[in-house]
Amino acid sequence: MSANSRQQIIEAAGIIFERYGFKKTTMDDIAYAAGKGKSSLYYYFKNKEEVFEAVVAHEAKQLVAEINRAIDTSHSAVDKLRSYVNIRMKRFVERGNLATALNDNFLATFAFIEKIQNNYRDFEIEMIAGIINEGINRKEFKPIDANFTSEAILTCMIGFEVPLLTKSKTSEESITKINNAIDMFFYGICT
Amino acid sequence: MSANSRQQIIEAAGIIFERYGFKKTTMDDIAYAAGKGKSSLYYYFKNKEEVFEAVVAHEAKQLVAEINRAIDTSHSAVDKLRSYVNIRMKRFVERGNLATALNDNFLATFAFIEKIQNNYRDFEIEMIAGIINEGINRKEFKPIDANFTSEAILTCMIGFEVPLLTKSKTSEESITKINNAIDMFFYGICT
DNA sequence: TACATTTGGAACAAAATCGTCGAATAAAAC
DNA sequence: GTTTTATTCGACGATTTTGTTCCAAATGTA
Repeated sequence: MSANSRQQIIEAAGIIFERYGFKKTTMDDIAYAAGKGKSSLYYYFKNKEEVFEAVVAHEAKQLVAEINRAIDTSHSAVDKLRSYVNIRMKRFVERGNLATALNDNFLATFAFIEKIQNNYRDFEIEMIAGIINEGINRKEFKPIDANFTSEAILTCMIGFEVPLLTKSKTSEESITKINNAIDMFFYGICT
Repeated sequence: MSANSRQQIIEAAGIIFERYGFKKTTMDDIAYAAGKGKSSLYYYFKNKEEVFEAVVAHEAKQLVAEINRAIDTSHSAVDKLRSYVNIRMKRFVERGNLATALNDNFLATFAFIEKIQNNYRDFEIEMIAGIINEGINRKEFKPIDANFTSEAILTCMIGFEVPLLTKSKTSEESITKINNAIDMFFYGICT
Protein backbone atom coordinates (compact mmCIF):
# COMPACT_ATOMS: atom_id res chain seq x y z
CA MET A 1 0.00 0.00 0.00
CA SER A 2 2.15 2.83 -1.33
CA ALA A 3 1.59 5.91 0.81
CA ASN A 4 2.88 7.84 -2.16
CA SER A 5 0.15 6.77 -4.52
CA ARG A 6 -2.40 7.33 -1.82
CA GLN A 7 -1.25 10.87 -1.25
CA GLN A 8 -1.14 11.47 -4.98
CA ILE A 9 -4.78 10.48 -5.24
CA ILE A 10 -5.76 12.60 -2.27
CA GLU A 11 -4.15 15.65 -3.76
CA ALA A 12 -5.60 15.12 -7.22
CA ALA A 13 -9.01 14.47 -5.70
CA GLY A 14 -8.70 17.65 -3.64
CA ILE A 15 -8.34 19.73 -6.77
CA ILE A 16 -11.24 18.08 -8.55
CA PHE A 17 -13.56 18.13 -5.55
CA GLU A 18 -12.80 21.79 -5.03
CA ARG A 19 -13.59 22.56 -8.62
CA TYR A 20 -16.77 20.57 -9.11
CA GLY A 21 -18.00 19.68 -5.65
CA PHE A 22 -18.65 16.21 -4.32
CA LYS A 23 -21.65 15.30 -6.39
CA LYS A 24 -20.34 16.37 -9.78
CA THR A 25 -16.95 14.75 -9.26
CA THR A 26 -16.77 11.22 -10.63
CA MET A 27 -14.30 8.53 -9.75
CA ASP A 28 -13.17 8.69 -13.36
CA ASP A 29 -12.38 12.38 -12.96
CA ILE A 30 -10.26 11.68 -9.91
CA ALA A 31 -8.53 8.72 -11.51
CA TYR A 32 -7.72 10.73 -14.61
CA ALA A 33 -6.39 13.62 -12.56
CA ALA A 34 -4.25 11.22 -10.54
CA GLY A 35 -3.04 9.49 -13.69
CA LYS A 36 -4.49 6.13 -12.75
CA GLY A 37 -7.25 3.78 -13.79
CA LYS A 38 -10.54 4.14 -12.02
CA SER A 39 -10.44 0.74 -10.43
CA SER A 40 -7.04 1.51 -8.96
CA LEU A 41 -8.66 4.00 -6.66
CA TYR A 42 -10.51 1.16 -5.01
CA TYR A 43 -7.22 -0.37 -4.08
CA TYR A 44 -6.61 2.59 -1.79
CA PHE A 45 -10.12 3.65 -0.85
CA LYS A 46 -13.30 1.78 -0.20
CA ASN A 47 -15.46 4.25 -2.11
CA LYS A 48 -15.93 7.83 -3.19
CA GLU A 49 -17.00 8.97 0.24
CA GLU A 50 -13.82 7.62 1.76
CA VAL A 51 -11.74 9.52 -0.78
CA PHE A 52 -13.56 12.67 0.16
CA GLU A 53 -13.09 11.96 3.83
CA ALA A 54 -9.35 11.56 3.24
CA VAL A 55 -9.21 14.82 1.33
CA VAL A 56 -11.03 16.65 4.08
CA ALA A 57 -8.84 15.07 6.73
CA HIS A 58 -5.76 16.14 4.80
CA GLU A 59 -7.00 19.71 4.55
CA ALA A 60 -7.99 19.77 8.19
CA LYS A 61 -4.50 18.65 9.14
CA GLN A 62 -2.96 21.41 7.07
CA LEU A 63 -5.33 23.92 8.59
CA VAL A 64 -4.46 22.78 12.08
CA ALA A 65 -0.77 23.06 11.30
CA GLU A 66 -1.22 26.54 9.92
CA ILE A 67 -3.24 27.62 12.91
CA ASN A 68 -0.71 26.20 15.35
CA ARG A 69 2.11 27.97 13.56
CA ALA A 70 0.28 31.28 13.83
CA ILE A 71 -0.70 30.70 17.43
CA ASP A 72 2.83 29.84 18.48
CA THR A 73 4.24 33.05 17.10
CA SER A 74 1.77 35.26 18.95
CA HIS A 75 2.29 35.39 22.67
CA SER A 76 -0.79 36.95 24.16
CA ALA A 77 -4.10 35.16 24.28
CA VAL A 78 -5.73 38.10 22.55
CA ASP A 79 -3.36 37.82 19.63
CA LYS A 80 -3.76 34.08 19.52
CA LEU A 81 -7.50 34.29 19.34
CA ARG A 82 -7.25 36.93 16.67
CA SER A 83 -4.85 34.78 14.65
CA TYR A 84 -7.10 31.81 15.02
CA VAL A 85 -10.17 33.61 13.79
CA ASN A 86 -8.30 35.25 10.94
CA ILE A 87 -6.81 32.07 9.56
CA ARG A 88 -9.98 30.14 10.00
CA MET A 89 -12.01 32.70 8.15
CA LYS A 90 -9.43 33.21 5.44
CA ARG A 91 -9.42 29.51 4.80
CA PHE A 92 -13.13 29.52 4.75
CA VAL A 93 -13.37 32.33 2.27
CA GLU A 94 -10.96 30.45 0.04
CA ARG A 95 -13.45 27.61 0.11
CA GLY A 96 -11.50 24.42 0.52
CA ASN A 97 -13.16 21.07 0.70
CA LEU A 98 -13.23 21.28 4.45
CA ALA A 99 -15.36 24.39 4.27
CA THR A 100 -17.55 22.76 1.66
CA ALA A 101 -17.91 19.67 3.78
CA LEU A 102 -18.99 21.74 6.71
CA ASN A 103 -21.62 23.65 4.80
CA ASP A 104 -22.83 22.17 1.55
CA ASN A 105 -26.50 21.37 1.73
CA PHE A 106 -26.25 18.38 -0.47
CA LEU A 107 -23.51 16.91 1.60
CA ALA A 108 -25.38 17.54 4.80
CA THR A 109 -27.50 14.51 4.09
CA PHE A 110 -24.57 12.17 4.33
CA ALA A 111 -24.00 10.52 7.62
CA PHE A 112 -20.26 10.55 7.15
CA ILE A 113 -20.25 14.29 6.76
CA GLU A 114 -22.15 14.69 9.97
CA LYS A 115 -19.35 12.80 11.63
CA ILE A 116 -16.75 15.15 10.16
CA GLN A 117 -18.78 18.15 11.14
CA ASN A 118 -19.14 17.07 14.73
CA ASN A 119 -15.54 15.96 15.04
CA TYR A 120 -14.27 19.21 13.67
CA ARG A 121 -16.60 21.29 15.76
CA ASP A 122 -15.34 19.55 18.88
CA PHE A 123 -11.79 20.21 17.80
CA GLU A 124 -12.44 23.87 17.26
CA ILE A 125 -14.17 24.33 20.58
CA GLU A 126 -11.29 22.63 22.33
CA MET A 127 -8.79 24.81 20.49
CA ILE A 128 -10.55 28.04 21.31
CA ALA A 129 -11.20 26.96 24.86
CA GLY A 130 -7.47 26.33 25.25
CA ILE A 131 -6.67 29.87 24.17
CA ILE A 132 -9.31 31.31 26.42
CA ASN A 133 -8.09 29.34 29.41
CA GLU A 134 -4.59 30.61 28.75
CA GLY A 135 -5.97 34.14 28.63
CA ILE A 136 -7.71 33.59 31.91
CA ASN A 137 -4.51 32.35 33.55
CA ARG A 138 -2.60 35.33 32.22
CA LYS A 139 -5.34 37.58 33.56
CA GLU A 140 -6.05 38.80 30.05
CA PHE A 141 -9.59 37.57 30.32
CA LYS A 142 -12.08 37.55 33.12
CA PRO A 143 -12.56 34.17 34.78
CA ILE A 144 -15.31 33.19 32.35
CA ASP A 145 -16.43 29.68 31.40
CA ALA A 146 -14.00 28.72 28.65
CA ASN A 147 -16.16 26.06 27.03
CA PHE A 148 -19.24 28.18 27.00
CA THR A 149 -17.35 31.14 25.59
CA SER A 150 -15.58 29.17 22.89
CA GLU A 151 -18.89 27.76 21.75
CA ALA A 152 -20.20 31.27 21.56
CA ILE A 153 -17.24 32.43 19.48
CA LEU A 154 -17.52 29.48 17.15
CA THR A 155 -21.22 30.07 16.69
CA CYS A 156 -20.43 33.67 15.97
CA MET A 157 -17.94 32.67 13.26
CA ILE A 158 -20.44 30.31 11.70
CA GLY A 159 -22.91 33.14 11.65
CA PHE A 160 -20.42 35.11 9.62
CA GLU A 161 -20.01 32.25 7.21
CA VAL A 162 -23.58 32.25 6.05
CA PRO A 163 -23.60 35.54 4.13
CA LEU A 164 -20.12 34.61 2.89
CA LEU A 165 -21.55 31.58 1.17
CA THR A 166 -24.55 33.18 -0.42
CA LYS A 167 -23.19 36.59 -1.36
CA SER A 168 -19.72 36.53 -2.80
CA LYS A 169 -18.06 39.46 -1.08
CA THR A 170 -14.35 40.07 -1.31
CA SER A 171 -12.28 38.23 1.24
CA GLU A 172 -10.80 41.35 2.77
CA GLU A 173 -14.17 42.90 3.35
CA SER A 174 -15.42 39.85 5.19
CA ILE A 175 -12.26 39.46 7.24
CA THR A 176 -12.43 43.09 8.27
CA LYS A 177 -15.99 42.60 9.39
CA ILE A 178 -15.28 39.58 11.48
CA ASN A 179 -12.24 41.29 12.95
CA ASN A 180 -14.46 44.09 14.06
CA ALA A 181 -16.81 41.59 15.57
CA ILE A 182 -13.96 39.86 17.34
CA ASP A 183 -12.77 43.22 18.65
CA MET A 184 -16.17 43.79 20.10
CA PHE A 185 -15.92 40.36 21.64
CA PHE A 186 -12.57 41.22 23.16
CA TYR A 187 -13.68 44.40 24.82
CA GLY A 188 -16.46 42.49 26.44
CA ILE A 189 -14.02 39.83 27.65
CA CYS A 190 -10.83 41.63 28.57
CA THR A 191 -10.16 42.84 32.08
CA MET B 1 -42.35 33.26 -26.68
CA SER B 2 -41.40 35.64 -23.91
CA ALA B 3 -38.02 37.15 -24.69
CA ASN B 4 -37.78 37.86 -21.01
CA SER B 5 -37.92 34.23 -19.92
CA ARG B 6 -35.54 33.28 -22.68
CA GLN B 7 -33.01 35.84 -21.52
CA GLN B 8 -33.50 34.74 -17.94
CA ILE B 9 -32.62 31.20 -18.91
CA ILE B 10 -29.62 32.28 -20.94
CA GLU B 11 -28.22 34.24 -18.04
CA ALA B 12 -28.82 31.50 -15.49
CA ALA B 13 -27.34 28.95 -17.85
CA GLY B 14 -24.31 31.18 -18.37
CA ILE B 15 -23.53 31.11 -14.67
CA ILE B 16 -23.94 27.35 -14.38
CA PHE B 17 -22.02 26.55 -17.54
CA GLU B 18 -19.20 28.78 -16.40
CA ARG B 19 -19.07 27.05 -13.07
CA TYR B 20 -19.30 23.43 -14.15
CA GLY B 21 -18.61 23.35 -17.86
CA PHE B 22 -20.89 22.00 -20.54
CA LYS B 23 -20.71 18.34 -19.69
CA LYS B 24 -21.26 18.60 -15.97
CA THR B 25 -24.12 21.03 -16.29
CA THR B 26 -27.50 19.32 -16.39
CA MET B 27 -30.75 20.69 -17.67
CA ASP B 28 -32.01 20.37 -14.13
CA ASP B 29 -29.24 22.62 -12.89
CA ILE B 30 -30.12 25.26 -15.43
CA ALA B 31 -33.83 24.98 -14.78
CA TYR B 32 -33.30 25.28 -11.06
CA ALA B 33 -31.04 28.29 -11.47
CA ALA B 34 -33.57 29.93 -13.75
CA GLY B 35 -36.40 29.11 -11.36
CA LYS B 36 -38.27 26.96 -13.85
CA GLY B 37 -39.19 23.38 -14.43
CA LYS B 38 -36.81 21.34 -16.51
CA SER B 39 -39.27 20.75 -19.31
CA SER B 40 -39.96 24.46 -19.60
CA LEU B 41 -36.51 24.93 -21.03
CA TYR B 42 -37.58 22.94 -24.06
CA TYR B 43 -40.22 25.50 -24.80
CA TYR B 44 -37.47 28.01 -25.50
CA PHE B 45 -34.64 25.79 -26.71
CA LYS B 46 -34.51 22.66 -28.75
CA ASN B 47 -31.90 21.01 -26.55
CA LYS B 48 -28.94 21.54 -24.27
CA GLU B 49 -26.59 22.36 -27.10
CA GLU B 50 -28.88 25.12 -28.28
CA VAL B 51 -28.94 26.62 -24.81
CA PHE B 52 -25.17 26.61 -24.80
CA GLU B 53 -25.06 28.13 -28.24
CA ALA B 54 -27.35 30.92 -27.06
CA VAL B 55 -25.16 31.55 -24.03
CA VAL B 56 -22.04 31.71 -26.15
CA ALA B 57 -23.74 33.97 -28.68
CA HIS B 58 -24.80 36.26 -25.84
CA GLU B 59 -21.28 36.44 -24.48
CA ALA B 60 -19.80 36.96 -27.91
CA LYS B 61 -22.16 39.89 -28.45
CA GLN B 62 -21.08 41.43 -25.17
CA LEU B 63 -17.45 40.89 -26.04
CA VAL B 64 -17.91 42.50 -29.42
CA ALA B 65 -19.62 45.48 -27.82
CA GLU B 66 -16.80 45.84 -25.33
CA ILE B 67 -14.17 45.61 -28.02
CA ASN B 68 -15.94 48.15 -30.21
CA ARG B 69 -16.22 50.55 -27.30
CA ALA B 70 -12.52 50.27 -26.63
CA ILE B 71 -11.61 50.55 -30.29
CA ASP B 72 -13.73 53.64 -30.83
CA THR B 73 -12.03 55.50 -28.01
CA SER B 74 -8.53 54.87 -29.35
CA HIS B 75 -7.73 56.74 -32.51
CA SER B 76 -4.58 55.21 -33.89
CA ALA B 77 -4.51 51.75 -35.43
CA VAL B 78 -1.69 50.81 -33.10
CA ASP B 79 -3.81 51.67 -30.07
CA LYS B 80 -6.80 49.91 -31.52
CA LEU B 81 -4.89 46.74 -32.09
CA ARG B 82 -3.46 46.93 -28.62
CA SER B 83 -6.92 47.46 -27.14
CA TYR B 84 -8.26 44.58 -29.10
CA VAL B 85 -5.61 42.16 -27.96
CA ASN B 86 -5.85 43.32 -24.37
CA ILE B 87 -9.59 42.94 -24.05
CA ARG B 88 -9.60 39.68 -25.89
CA MET B 89 -6.94 38.20 -23.65
CA LYS B 90 -8.43 39.63 -20.50
CA ARG B 91 -11.73 38.04 -21.37
CA PHE B 92 -9.97 34.85 -22.13
CA VAL B 93 -8.13 34.76 -18.85
CA GLU B 94 -11.42 35.33 -17.09
CA ARG B 95 -12.66 32.21 -18.82
CA GLY B 96 -16.17 32.87 -19.99
CA ASN B 97 -18.17 30.27 -21.82
CA LEU B 98 -16.99 31.65 -25.11
CA ALA B 99 -13.41 30.94 -24.19
CA THR B 100 -14.38 27.51 -22.94
CA ALA B 101 -16.29 26.83 -26.12
CA LEU B 102 -13.28 27.72 -28.17
CA ASN B 103 -10.92 25.48 -26.28
CA ASP B 104 -12.42 22.71 -24.21
CA ASN B 105 -11.28 19.34 -25.40
CA PHE B 106 -14.50 17.64 -24.61
CA LEU B 107 -16.47 20.22 -26.47
CA ALA B 108 -14.21 20.04 -29.46
CA THR B 109 -15.88 16.82 -30.48
CA PHE B 110 -19.20 18.50 -30.99
CA ALA B 111 -20.05 19.62 -34.45
CA PHE B 112 -21.95 22.61 -33.18
CA ILE B 113 -18.90 23.88 -31.38
CA GLU B 114 -16.88 23.63 -34.52
CA LYS B 115 -19.40 25.91 -36.11
CA ILE B 116 -19.02 28.44 -33.32
CA GLN B 117 -15.26 28.18 -33.48
CA ASN B 118 -15.13 28.81 -37.19
CA ASN B 119 -17.68 31.60 -37.10
CA TYR B 120 -15.88 33.37 -34.35
CA ARG B 121 -12.49 32.91 -35.93
CA ASP B 122 -13.77 34.49 -39.11
CA PHE B 123 -15.17 37.36 -37.13
CA GLU B 124 -11.89 37.94 -35.35
CA ILE B 125 -9.85 37.86 -38.51
CA GLU B 126 -12.20 40.34 -40.11
CA MET B 127 -12.00 42.59 -37.09
CA ILE B 128 -8.22 42.56 -36.94
CA ALA B 129 -7.94 42.92 -40.68
CA GLY B 130 -10.12 46.03 -40.47
CA ILE B 131 -7.80 47.60 -37.95
CA ILE B 132 -4.76 46.71 -39.98
CA ASN B 133 -6.26 48.13 -43.14
CA GLU B 134 -6.99 51.33 -41.30
CA GLY B 135 -3.40 51.39 -40.11
CA ILE B 136 -2.20 50.92 -43.64
CA ASN B 137 -4.33 53.80 -44.90
CA ARG B 138 -3.05 56.04 -42.13
CA LYS B 139 0.48 55.01 -43.03
CA GLU B 140 0.98 53.59 -39.59
CA PHE B 141 1.66 50.19 -41.08
CA LYS B 142 3.53 49.08 -44.14
CA PRO B 143 1.30 48.06 -47.05
CA ILE B 144 1.15 44.46 -45.89
CA ASP B 145 -1.52 41.86 -46.64
CA ALA B 146 -4.18 42.57 -43.97
CA ASN B 147 -5.83 39.15 -44.04
CA PHE B 148 -2.59 37.29 -43.89
CA THR B 149 -1.31 39.47 -41.05
CA SER B 150 -4.50 39.26 -39.03
CA GLU B 151 -4.43 35.50 -39.26
CA ALA B 152 -0.88 35.59 -38.01
CA ILE B 153 -1.82 37.79 -35.06
CA LEU B 154 -4.79 35.61 -34.17
CA THR B 155 -2.66 32.49 -34.34
CA CYS B 156 -0.17 34.23 -32.10
CA MET B 157 -2.86 34.98 -29.54
CA ILE B 158 -4.10 31.44 -29.62
CA GLY B 159 -0.55 30.32 -29.00
CA PHE B 160 -0.55 32.43 -25.88
CA GLU B 161 -3.77 30.86 -24.73
CA VAL B 162 -2.39 27.38 -24.48
CA PRO B 163 -0.07 27.85 -21.51
CA LEU B 164 -2.78 30.01 -19.96
CA LEU B 165 -5.11 27.06 -19.93
CA THR B 166 -2.73 24.51 -18.55
CA LYS B 167 -0.77 26.56 -16.08
CA SER B 168 -2.86 28.96 -14.10
CA LYS B 169 -0.72 32.06 -14.08
CA THR B 170 -2.02 35.37 -12.84
CA SER B 171 -3.91 37.42 -15.39
CA GLU B 172 -1.59 40.39 -15.20
CA GLU B 173 1.48 38.31 -15.85
CA SER B 174 -0.04 36.81 -18.98
CA ILE B 175 -1.33 40.10 -20.29
CA THR B 176 2.05 41.68 -19.80
CA LYS B 177 3.62 38.89 -21.76
CA ILE B 178 1.30 39.14 -24.69
CA ASN B 179 1.65 42.89 -24.66
CA ASN B 180 5.35 42.48 -25.04
CA ALA B 181 4.77 40.10 -27.89
CA ILE B 182 2.38 42.52 -29.55
CA ASP B 183 4.96 45.27 -29.14
CA MET B 184 7.44 43.14 -30.98
CA PHE B 185 4.81 42.65 -33.62
CA PHE B 186 4.36 46.39 -33.90
CA TYR B 187 7.99 47.20 -34.42
CA GLY B 188 8.05 44.76 -37.24
CA ILE B 189 4.97 46.25 -38.85
CA CYS B 190 5.19 49.99 -38.24
CA THR B 191 6.70 52.33 -40.81
C1' DT C 1 -66.14 32.10 -22.71
C1' DA C 2 -62.69 30.91 -26.16
C1' DC C 3 -58.12 31.07 -27.40
C1' DA C 4 -53.08 31.31 -27.20
C1' DT C 5 -49.12 31.16 -24.31
C1' DT C 6 -46.48 29.18 -20.79
C1' DT C 7 -45.44 25.82 -17.20
C1' DG C 8 -44.09 21.60 -15.00
C1' DG C 9 -45.12 16.55 -13.56
C1' DA C 10 -44.65 11.94 -15.29
C1' DA C 11 -42.50 8.79 -18.29
C1' DC C 12 -38.71 6.67 -20.78
C1' DA C 13 -34.78 5.45 -23.52
C1' DA C 14 -30.01 6.26 -23.50
C1' DA C 15 -25.96 7.38 -21.14
C1' DA C 16 -23.15 7.77 -17.14
C1' DT C 17 -21.59 6.15 -12.76
C1' DC C 18 -20.23 3.34 -8.83
C1' DG C 19 -18.14 -0.41 -7.39
C1' DT C 20 -16.55 -5.54 -8.38
C1' DC C 21 -13.75 -9.23 -10.37
C1' DG C 22 -10.19 -11.31 -12.48
C1' DA C 23 -6.48 -11.02 -15.32
C1' DA C 24 -2.25 -8.54 -16.51
C1' DT C 25 1.83 -6.26 -15.17
C1' DA C 26 5.57 -4.57 -12.12
C1' DA C 27 8.29 -5.10 -7.93
C1' DA C 28 10.26 -7.67 -4.37
C1' DA C 29 11.88 -11.68 -2.17
C1' DC C 30 13.89 -15.84 -2.36
C1' DG D 1 15.09 -17.39 -12.56
C1' DT D 2 11.14 -18.42 -10.10
C1' DT D 3 7.76 -17.52 -6.69
C1' DT D 4 5.27 -14.26 -4.22
C1' DT D 5 3.45 -10.00 -3.44
C1' DA D 6 1.88 -5.40 -4.64
C1' DT D 7 -0.34 -2.58 -7.97
C1' DT D 8 -2.89 -1.41 -12.11
C1' DC D 9 -6.44 -1.61 -15.34
C1' DG D 10 -10.21 -3.28 -18.72
C1' DA D 11 -14.64 -5.04 -18.82
C1' DC D 12 -18.94 -5.71 -16.71
C1' DG D 13 -23.62 -5.50 -14.12
C1' DA D 14 -26.71 -2.99 -11.35
C1' DT D 15 -28.34 1.31 -10.46
C1' DT D 16 -28.92 6.14 -11.05
C1' DT D 17 -28.89 10.21 -13.73
C1' DT D 18 -29.97 12.84 -17.66
C1' DG D 19 -31.82 14.60 -22.01
C1' DT D 20 -35.89 14.82 -24.14
C1' DT D 21 -40.96 14.16 -25.14
C1' DC D 22 -45.86 14.37 -24.10
C1' DC D 23 -49.76 16.09 -22.12
C1' DA D 24 -52.58 18.18 -18.84
C1' DA D 25 -52.86 22.07 -15.97
C1' DA D 26 -52.25 26.94 -15.19
C1' DT D 27 -52.01 31.57 -16.71
C1' DG D 28 -52.78 35.32 -19.42
C1' DT D 29 -55.72 37.82 -23.10
C1' DA D 30 -59.45 39.34 -26.01
